[in-house]
Amino acid sequence: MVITLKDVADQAGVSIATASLALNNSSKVKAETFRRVHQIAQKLNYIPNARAQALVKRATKTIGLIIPEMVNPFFAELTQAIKDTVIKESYNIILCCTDYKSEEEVKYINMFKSGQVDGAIFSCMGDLMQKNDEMVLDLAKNYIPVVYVERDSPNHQIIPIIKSDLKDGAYQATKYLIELGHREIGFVGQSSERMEGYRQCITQHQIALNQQFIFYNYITIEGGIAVGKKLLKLVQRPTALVCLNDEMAIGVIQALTHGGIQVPQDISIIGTDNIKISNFYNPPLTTINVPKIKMGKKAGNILLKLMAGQKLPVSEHYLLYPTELIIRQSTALLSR
Amino acid sequence: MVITLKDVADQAGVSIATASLALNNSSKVKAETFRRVHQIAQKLNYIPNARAQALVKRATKTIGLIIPEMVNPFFAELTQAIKDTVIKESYNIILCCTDYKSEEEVKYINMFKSGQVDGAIFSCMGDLMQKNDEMVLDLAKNYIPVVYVERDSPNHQIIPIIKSDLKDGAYQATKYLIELGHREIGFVGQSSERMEGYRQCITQHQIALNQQFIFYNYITIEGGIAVGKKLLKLVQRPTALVCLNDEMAIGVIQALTHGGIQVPQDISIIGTDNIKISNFYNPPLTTINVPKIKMGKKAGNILLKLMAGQKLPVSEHYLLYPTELIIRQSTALLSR
DNA sequence: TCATCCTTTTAAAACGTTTTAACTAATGTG
DNA sequence: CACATTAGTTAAAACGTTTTAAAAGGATGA
Repeated sequence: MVITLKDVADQAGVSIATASLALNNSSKVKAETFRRVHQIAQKLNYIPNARAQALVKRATKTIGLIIPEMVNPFFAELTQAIKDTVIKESYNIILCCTDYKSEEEVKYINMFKSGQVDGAIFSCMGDLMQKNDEMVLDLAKNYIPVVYVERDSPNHQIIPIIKSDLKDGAYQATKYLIELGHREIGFVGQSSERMEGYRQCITQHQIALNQQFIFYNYITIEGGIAVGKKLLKLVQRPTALVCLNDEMAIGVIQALTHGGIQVPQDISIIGTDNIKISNFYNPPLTTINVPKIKMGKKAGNILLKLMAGQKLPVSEHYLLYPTELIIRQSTALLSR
Repeated sequence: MVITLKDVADQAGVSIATASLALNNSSKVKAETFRRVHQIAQKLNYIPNARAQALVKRATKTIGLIIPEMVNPFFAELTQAIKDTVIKESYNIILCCTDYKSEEEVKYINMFKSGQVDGAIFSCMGDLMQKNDEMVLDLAKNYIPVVYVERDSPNHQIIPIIKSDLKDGAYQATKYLIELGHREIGFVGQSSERMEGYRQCITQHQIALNQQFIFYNYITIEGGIAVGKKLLKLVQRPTALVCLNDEMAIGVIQALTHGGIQVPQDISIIGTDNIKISNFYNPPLTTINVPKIKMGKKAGNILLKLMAGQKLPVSEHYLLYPTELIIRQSTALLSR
């Protein structure tokens, strides 16, 4: 039913070797033969078997992309950018969502080792997750090229890393809130690099770190809502919040608004990531932009290079992308 | 460097046939041999080569998923549901985003024909796109099982189809607006099944179809904003709108709010899809729920069945999932 | 006419598995 | 003891390509 190279060769009256050579545009075959083989292949609608090609070429023309979940605009946008880049070299993407579970990641690493993909991009996993760094390092050393995006690598020589300056982002956000007159500034998220930027900023501005104003939760809308509800019960509330991501910010705003507290009139809120919806939310979210598209493209391009067997210039082993404060309407001057 | 079956066989002192048999848990090998082979395999950290397995087994344990884009919560949620289903049988997903371009889809169809995937799920493509139905039919007839989701199939026997009742959804939405007292009801989107539900409902309720109140645009937030801006300029505005999806609804609301028109006080708006954010938007969106998760799971399960060589019961050739009106706060009684 | 050198073609090996059929050794049976 | 049966192992084929090395054919020149 499915046409194979043998069929083409038979009909063209040549050996499969010649047929293969012709179809791969070898200069060795006679013009006349070349023409005939191509014509027959076209007529029969011959499509080379990718599985056989993969075996002999030791490459599948696919890459693996590890992200925690798809239903998160940050990863969706990153994925899109990576896909747009690698498709130029005809690479396809195998989607590997871990649901924030280390064990899932391990399964995917083993799948990668089996030779299903020619390279892999690992994105961040949430800060509370157990890291599989040694396993990934083994993967990168002995199997396929690997690139990290927004995730720390134990060895930049082997696993290049593309990061955004989240610490500085949180610093900028906090600084802006301080400039707006806020002193009671909280942080919403998980323990992370971002929190460190927040911490540095307030201490530098002689504001004491108040553990009461630090709220841990899932980095989702639901997590934000949970934090918002907790805030409603508080006697003394912070006047401003820096959130780990835009989803949490939206959740917090939703819960607060529902409880009769206005944003930004009563409380200023800053998100992180600048996901698409944040610009169209009510109120439009002040947030920290992370150059997802740029980073995704860079990660894709670096992986393409590595898969092509090229060495990476030292300057590209660790790339830190600047983040940027985007001022919209979820923040306002402190009114007292 | 990479351990192969031959290495395991050599070290265990058996032939590769025996090694293979043992590792595939054949009952034919002696218990002692079985143990020895497994032990060596473990010690050497042997992982079977997926490319070789794919060739001989004529299967790659991957499926293709065709969607227009990732950066659209509807498809992200659908993707997640499909992935969660097929992963149970150890299938991975190759992500195929067409960017609403027919030519891209054609490329992916050819990739599928090359044997890179064992099955495929095709989702909708936007109503304005040229359809490749004949090509997909050929794919399904001669190559691999195919399932359609939210997309019309020319032959349900060969390509089963999972759909939601979008026409009824739009009907319900329009009916609800009429019940709220609205008579000047507009439709925002592309020409589609949904518009047909809207049309039927208003004519059934003796309301004349006003072409002025039908707004075509891209099915994105930006498309919605464009429509919103157009609405602002109108002398006589509709008092309610049914939107093709939630993104458009959000765009419309954003533009109108910006222009000083309140939702739902001045105008009622209903979306479609019930994407996650719609519940957390300000105002929370009244919308038509489409059971994405259920549909994705069903599509995954049907494809698994087909790939396992099972026949599909006739009752599952065409599945229409009911849609449901979710009343939130973007709609209100007509105030006159 | 024969050696030499291209050009073109092809047989065969390789990729790393699974699977079939054949083989060997051991066991059971009349 | 001869024969059939069973258990366990393995050689070899198969999957469908690409690639290498060898072969074949043709032209050139001495």
